[in-house]
Amino acid sequence: MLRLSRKTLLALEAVIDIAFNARPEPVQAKEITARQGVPQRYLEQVMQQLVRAGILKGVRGPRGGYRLAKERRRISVGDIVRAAELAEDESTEEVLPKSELGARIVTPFIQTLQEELMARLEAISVEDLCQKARAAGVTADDHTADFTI
Amino acid sequence: MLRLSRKTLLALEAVIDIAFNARPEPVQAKEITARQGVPQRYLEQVMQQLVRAGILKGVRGPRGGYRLAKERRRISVGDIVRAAELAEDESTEEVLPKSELGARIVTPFIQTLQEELMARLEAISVEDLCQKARAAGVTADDHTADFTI
DNA sequence: TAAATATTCCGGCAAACAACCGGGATTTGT
DNA sequence: ACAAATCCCGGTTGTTTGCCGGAATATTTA
Repeated sequence: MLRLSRKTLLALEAVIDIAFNARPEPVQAKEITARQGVPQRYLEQVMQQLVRAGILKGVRGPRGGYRLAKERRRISVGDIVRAAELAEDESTEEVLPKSELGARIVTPFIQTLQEELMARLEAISVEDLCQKARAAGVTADDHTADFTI
Repeated sequence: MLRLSRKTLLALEAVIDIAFNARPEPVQAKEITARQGVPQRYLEQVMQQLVRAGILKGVRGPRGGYRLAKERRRISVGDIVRAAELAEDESTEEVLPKSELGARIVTPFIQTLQEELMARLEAISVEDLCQKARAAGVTADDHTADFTI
């Protein structure tokens, strides 16, 4: 019932990737596709949505790429999920049930659940996830390591 | 992000409808489609899944219909949701990310969320929702009332 | 016993959606 | 000027969702 689309997954991985592998220079979409193993043409669309949502900041031209638009701790998982699913369910006309039971009981119930979930997502920041990654011993993928034996 | 399919919504409404408008005789699919305003051919499929999941019990023949297979308090919302979404995501191979960040951080995180949500759904019974309906002043749709002026 | 009435089982189909690709336009560093 | 990156926009493909119809089965009733 908690179905995150591939796009949302991508958005999450991308932002965390950028946050975790942050350097002075911005991170390019190419690097992310290499690390995450996803079609880059699709990734770009997701990145675009994240930029428009004010989560990432795109840097054009050679040596360009993406960096976080604000501090890690100020970006919540909820922000990312909302940004990723914005294009999907816009113009999604809610099929509201006509029955009294549906309209006054199950719909509000679902609504409440949704709000609880969202609150849960807002409470977790990218910084939290990065710390968890560091604690789990995930290594930052410094691409200069590619030139060592 | 919490996307309940129309089928799941239908399943919820149907079970609560049956529980709330329970009489000695079973409730027919026809009545539910009338109250909920949904295509009955589609409703039947959902009912079928609920029967196979052991939530409803189908009674064939004239004067047939559906009734709950167990007590209201022993049927949780989680049971219903799981039954409705069973056919959907069977054979849905999880697209697991190849990156370390994806596999060790975001996937477990999502998993945890899912489990929390499910636990939340398991904790709420059909009886709870019926009580809420009664408290909200929802009237049981006794169809014998159709013959009064 | 026959007919009527309900669920049950089966296959299929069309619209909607998710995932993805391609052609450029735009910005920017060298 | 050129190359490298993001940005923008539209189209395509495959899967899923919602829904329909025919027929089989069980059960009540006349």
